[in-house]
Amino acid sequence: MSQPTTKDRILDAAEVQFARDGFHFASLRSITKEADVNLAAVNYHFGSKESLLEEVLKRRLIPLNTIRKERLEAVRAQAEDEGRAPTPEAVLAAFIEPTIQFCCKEPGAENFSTLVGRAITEPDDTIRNVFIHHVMPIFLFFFELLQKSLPTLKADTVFWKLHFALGATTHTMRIFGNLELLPEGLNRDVDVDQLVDELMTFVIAGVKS
Amino acid sequence: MSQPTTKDRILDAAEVQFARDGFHFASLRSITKEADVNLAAVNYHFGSKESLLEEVLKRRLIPLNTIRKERLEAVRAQAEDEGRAPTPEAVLAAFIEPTIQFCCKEPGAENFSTLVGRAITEPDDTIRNVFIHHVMPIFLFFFELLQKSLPTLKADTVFWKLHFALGATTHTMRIFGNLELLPEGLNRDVDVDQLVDELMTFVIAGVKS
DNA sequence: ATTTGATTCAAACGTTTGTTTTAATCAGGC
DNA sequence: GCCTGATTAAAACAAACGTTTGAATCAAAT
Repeated sequence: MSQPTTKDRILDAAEVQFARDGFHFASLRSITKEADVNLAAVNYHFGSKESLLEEVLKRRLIPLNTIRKERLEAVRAQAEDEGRAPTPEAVLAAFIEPTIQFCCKEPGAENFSTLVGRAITEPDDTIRNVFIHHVMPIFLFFFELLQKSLPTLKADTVFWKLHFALGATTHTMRIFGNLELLPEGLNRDVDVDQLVDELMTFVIAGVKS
Repeated sequence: MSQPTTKDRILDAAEVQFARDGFHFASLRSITKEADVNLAAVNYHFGSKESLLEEVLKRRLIPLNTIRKERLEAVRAQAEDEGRAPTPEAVLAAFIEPTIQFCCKEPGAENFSTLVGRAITEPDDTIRNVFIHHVMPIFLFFFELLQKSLPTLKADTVFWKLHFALGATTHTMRIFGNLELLPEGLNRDVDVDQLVDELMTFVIAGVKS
């Protein structure tokens, strides 16, 4: 097979270093050195450092959102076919399961969870705007379905429960990507599927509480 | 009353700008201008920009940890007096309630939640080390008590449940500090005490699940 | 073989940053 | 009034950054 293109080599190196060092610490000099391309290649192919980050995020976000949307849509369709509201279990699973599995299992996407976990709190407008632009539509779809699955609750209550669940999810992804923080005596070989199960049990109980 | 000292004016301005713009975007020139002190005052009083951040974090973290430690210790002592294990409700409340209330109610601490929420994911070693150094002991105490309150569960399970709860908590603090992200039609005047109640109900149900 | 357009390269540019320096200023004790 | 140590002030420093430039190189089509 042929050598990856310059663009792809830059994207790969940038993803690793943005995740490891943060957007502002990861210099173009360091990224292009690791990618073994010329410094000017970033501005030639992407225009700017910020556009590069945008492409790094989009390369993972778009496929992930496709999966999440398909699963949410399937939950909506099946409930409609059976003439009932979707269950909170199905709605939560449709969003959370692919989120964690994508980040932990997709080859090369290990760093993506770190990147996403950080993008939410990022003060930089460019980063947050990319994130909001790509995540907000799927978030609203998620919110809408969860409201239907919990018809007795006020929208505000559902909103906060949803964020409690999202917070647990994203925080778990960050810890999973930083297992050196584990106290002694704990199992370092964490099984992703089992972790997802435990997380799902937790948030389902919380949402129904 | 007298004008705050140079050191305090720097700390106040730095806290605001570190939270608003992030550690690397907030320049010493901007901070010292807002504090109305000379640029060199930071290096004179604190030694470096990183040491300044350390002092900004410590100024809030130390009182907060004192409160959390007192409440956890009270839970431990009462359970021991009554010859029983502490309840998960009491343990979770002892940690989470002061955390949120401190950030939302302490005058001048509004920005602290943003700062803390970001410090967890910060790639910069200095920032993370300050945070880990000050938070790890109280975290381990929290972990130890929660294990006692859930004697039938494995340590690994308790650890992850604890992090699910912490993730929900810190994420809530971030959203609370960024209410402009709320979808339309939702109540923007969020009552902190009620939010803490809903969060506590959520994580207690999750931890017991 | 030549031309053409896209890509790569080395070098430099202009800006901003945290930090350091050196002198000026201030407050308190003798 | 003078001395002393602490603080403030203005200016300069050195390093790092993202970006731009213009020439060199390459691949494909004519």
